[in-house]
Amino acid sequence: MEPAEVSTKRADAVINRARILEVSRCVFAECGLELEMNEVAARAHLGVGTLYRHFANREDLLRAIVRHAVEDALTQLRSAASVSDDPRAALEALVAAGLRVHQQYRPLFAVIRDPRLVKLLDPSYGQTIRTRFRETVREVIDHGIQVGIFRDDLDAEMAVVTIFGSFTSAADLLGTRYSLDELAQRLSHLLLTMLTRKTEK
Amino acid sequence: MEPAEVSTKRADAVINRARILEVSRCVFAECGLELEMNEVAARAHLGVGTLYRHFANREDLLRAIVRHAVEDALTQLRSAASVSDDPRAALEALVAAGLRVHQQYRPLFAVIRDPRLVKLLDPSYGQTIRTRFRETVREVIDHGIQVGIFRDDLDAEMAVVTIFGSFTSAADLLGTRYSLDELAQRLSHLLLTMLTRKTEK
Amino acid sequence: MEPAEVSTKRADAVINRARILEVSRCVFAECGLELEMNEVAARAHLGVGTLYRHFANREDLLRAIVRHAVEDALTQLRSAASVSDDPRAALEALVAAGLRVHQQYRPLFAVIRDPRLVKLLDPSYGQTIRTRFRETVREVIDHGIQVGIFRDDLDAEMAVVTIFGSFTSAADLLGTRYSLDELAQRLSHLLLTMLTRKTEK
Amino acid sequence: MEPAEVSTKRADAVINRARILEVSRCVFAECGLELEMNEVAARAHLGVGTLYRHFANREDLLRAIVRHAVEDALTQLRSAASVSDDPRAALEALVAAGLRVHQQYRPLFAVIRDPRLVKLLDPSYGQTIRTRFRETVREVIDHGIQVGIFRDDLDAEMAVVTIFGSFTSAADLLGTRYSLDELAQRLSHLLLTMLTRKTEK
DNA sequence: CATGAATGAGCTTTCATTCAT
DNA sequence: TATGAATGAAAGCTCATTCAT
Repeated sequence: MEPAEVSTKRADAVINRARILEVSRCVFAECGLELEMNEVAARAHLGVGTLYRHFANREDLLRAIVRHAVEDALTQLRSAASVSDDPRAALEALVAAGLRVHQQYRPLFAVIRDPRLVKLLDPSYGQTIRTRFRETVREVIDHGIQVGIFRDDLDAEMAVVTIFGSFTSAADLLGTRYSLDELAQRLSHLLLTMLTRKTEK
Repeated sequence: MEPAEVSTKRADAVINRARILEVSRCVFAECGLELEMNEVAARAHLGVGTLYRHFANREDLLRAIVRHAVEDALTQLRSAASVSDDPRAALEALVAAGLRVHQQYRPLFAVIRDPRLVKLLDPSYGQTIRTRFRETVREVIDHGIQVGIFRDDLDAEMAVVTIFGSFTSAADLLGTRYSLDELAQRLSHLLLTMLTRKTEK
Repeated sequence: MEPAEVSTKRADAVINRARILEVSRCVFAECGLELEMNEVAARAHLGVGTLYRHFANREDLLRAIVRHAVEDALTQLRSAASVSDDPRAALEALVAAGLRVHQQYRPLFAVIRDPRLVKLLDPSYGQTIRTRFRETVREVIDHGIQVGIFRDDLDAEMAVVTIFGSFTSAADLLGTRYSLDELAQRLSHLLLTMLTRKTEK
Repeated sequence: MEPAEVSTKRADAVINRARILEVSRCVFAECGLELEMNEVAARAHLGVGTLYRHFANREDLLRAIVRHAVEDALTQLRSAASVSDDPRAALEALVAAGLRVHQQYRPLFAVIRDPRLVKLLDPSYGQTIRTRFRETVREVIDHGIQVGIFRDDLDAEMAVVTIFGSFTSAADLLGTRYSLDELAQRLSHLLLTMLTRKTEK
């Protein structure tokens, strides 16, 4: 009852805000940090003033886009990591999710280290999300080592970082030559091979 | 007389061009794609007009900066890859070089996939350099497998990509917590561990 | 029923109008001509729409503020001027009132000749209030001369203007160094000294 | 010779800067603090960019206008004050100059206390010029009292302020009814009458 | 030929006013 | 009728590029 009350007149406003964010993500995908307020407004069929009613300024809007993407990416990775108790299956899911997320948010990852973007975000925010991203992979690796599936002679922290880098790198260096599924398949296989000892005959 | 004059002029021009490029790289390091023509000109102690004699427009200058960086990075990686016939030593050198290059051209790598930059470059150019970068690592891997040092059950192409990604990822996710040397040490060790079968027996 | 309803509505409207004017005066005191409709509405706990029901536009509201201030200032000056039959006492009261009014409506007096404000007001209105302001002082001067307290060799019209100017000028040039009471005291004394011949003999 | 050297290419720039200032003063006269950069540029037949080459921003330009006006006004008042050793003549000159200056810089005096303008200027600047303005009149008064021409029973500081206020007030309240010369004549006469004792038969 | 003053399109942001709810 | 979300014209400022000197 109560939440329904809150809407009344806000219905359009809520819809508009959603549309702005949606459009913004598209524009961001094309223009990156160059995103222009006029363009977002035009594509959302809204006046610029409306944009500024929902986001105090351009930076605020960019921050909202980044935050949304980061949260969504983390959610996808976490849910993939916990898809199975079997470290092998979990890693496979993680790789697939990693490639998918990377593809989905390519424009964001393309500028994630751009000084202009870094300046936009709380300095601690960067550290926090880096840690949170690492943790999604870390869990799987640690568990795999514990249960004896993955080699125990690995520098886990470094392994996590390497796996993470492989998502970006695979998508980036081979993304134009193979499908996402193929890449996921082959990358999973490679990582599993390297993370496990050679299965001695 | 005439040829002498011409060569004098050319000498000046060449020197100026070199200075512009050098200054541009510094400015790019600080500002990234936000690099401003006026600033480059001022720091090179030249009028903007002179800048435009050497580079028809801003995009041209950016392209030149990128090309230079790419060539230099490739050179460094290639020379590291051929530092030794021992695949292990070569990989170690490659990792060190990879991290170093990444550090050196951090601002460039930060925006290398930025839509604005991509639009600037010939689409085929991107493919070409991706291939060339991959090849630097590929050689070492293939050779290591051939001589039986690296596992032969690996998808070499994927391994290359993974190794490549680990440079960026290590610098990015752990660069604030460990020194470049430490990272190189640990990353080399991890990669060698994963690329070779367990040495037991 | 109907008349009651109408009067209820009118009562509301009257109250609202009063509140708007009151709030507007506060906002004007802070922002001067920079007064913003949204701010007035917000501080009056009304929607902007309601504001526009009472004042067709921003200029109307500003005009109302000015008119109110002018009427109030005139009232205060007039009542001071008629505080006593003794021209000396009347002048003292007038000086005190003049300084007080100036202080009270400082932001208004600060922009009373601003082209933006002048454009807002009927040109004849300016003439009218100038005359009315002059008259408040004029009465006192004329009476003082008549009854032989003030010198009879004065250009009364000019004296009025000089006295008037002294209010603004004293508040403006010395207002930061002396209290209002001190200023009133000294200004009254000066003016009385100058308006009367030396009292010797 | 040397100053000639400095020009070379600057000739137009110097001319342009002068034109900008000149035009700005006109625009300021019409619009006050509402002065618009586009309008100044257009009226100076220059691009906005050129404006911004000479004045970093709108506030800078406004400051330049104010400073120029203040310096000029002070110069005029000072030169009037020292036109003669006879305090009477000096006061007459001062009154004439005061009214003339007021007329000339009416738009500036109209907003001299506007919070927006105050914010623009160094807080100490306001105090400094107030003092410097007062001093122009003060000298004349003090000298007149010393040499026994002006009454010695006056609060000189207050008298100065009153005289100053009379300029503004006369121009403002009577400026539309009498000529500047008439006002100067009558105001001088009034002030001299009030500053001197009645010439006893 | 080098220079740097001039240019102006284009971007962000504000705010009086309107009008659907 | 009251509301406040939406509007968009308009203002300040930037910077790649041009061109007179």
